[in-house]
Amino acid sequence: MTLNDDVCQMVYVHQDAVEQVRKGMPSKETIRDLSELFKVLGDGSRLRILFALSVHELCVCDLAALLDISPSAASHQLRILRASKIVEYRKEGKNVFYSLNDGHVSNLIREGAEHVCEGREVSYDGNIEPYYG
Amino acid sequence: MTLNDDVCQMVYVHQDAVEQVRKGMPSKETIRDLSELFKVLGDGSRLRILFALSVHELCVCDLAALLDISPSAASHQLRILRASKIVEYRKEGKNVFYSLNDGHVSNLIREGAEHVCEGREVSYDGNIEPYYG
DNA sequence: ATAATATATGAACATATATTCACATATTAA
DNA sequence: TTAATATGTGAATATATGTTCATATATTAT
Repeated sequence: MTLNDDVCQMVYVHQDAVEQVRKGMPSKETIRDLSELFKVLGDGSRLRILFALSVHELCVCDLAALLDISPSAASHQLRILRASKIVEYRKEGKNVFYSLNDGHVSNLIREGAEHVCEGREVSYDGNIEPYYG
Repeated sequence: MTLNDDVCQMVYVHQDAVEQVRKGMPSKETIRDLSELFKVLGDGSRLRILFALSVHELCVCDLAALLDISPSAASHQLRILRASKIVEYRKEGKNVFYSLNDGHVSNLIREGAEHVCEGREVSYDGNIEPYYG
């Protein structure tokens, strides 16, 4: 298939740029995994869970109470975060304590927060030592 | 409202942790904006548009051809990216050229790509000089 | 054993989202 | 002007997603 075969007639104007871009494009797998990662981060409840866990490990019902959502809702979100390998957990009696898997996602969130908070007071205290399980 | 008032009875065990976490939680506005940012990044078509624009500015129909989507679909996604201030555009005759607004999002994507590509070959050549409009 | 508590799960519902299609707008050329 | 091209937009559809509810499982206490 050639580019712009039946869409744009002016392709020869931008063909060099398009070819340069084509070479730099990530694989389908990278796009798929990356969009899934951002999709997981693109939910307020999950983001708050991750901010919380970046400070201290917490059990499901503490998270539910902290975020003012039902334990069931928290569990559903934690399941998604587990499937994405973003959080890990340990069992202790009746409780299940969740924590961040590593610092990658924490960095992403902090960098994103800096972006959206530009020119605005940031209530998130980035000085707290990140917690990993 | 007190924490865990009718959900968990064992809250006193973890109350210190919960209180510590509460103080570090971002504001509602930060959570809302950040989740929206990640939501915008959580789509394969938009991610590919951003990867492409990080290499070179492109017009709508070049993007459509490159990504094998309709110009209409590309325009819809670009509208979302414009609304999020992630891309900007300049008009030149019948064409509208889009480019990245700044390096923040490019950094986010690169960092995310490194995360998902761990232990896998990365086809995206990060050495290409990023393009900003 | 039964009861109580913490967490997990499946179904159902409501909402959100991406794409397609048809059409509107804008710019240029003839 | 009209015709052609590039882009934008609104409606409609199909799919995806988050939450709630009911229920199941697991662990501890009695």
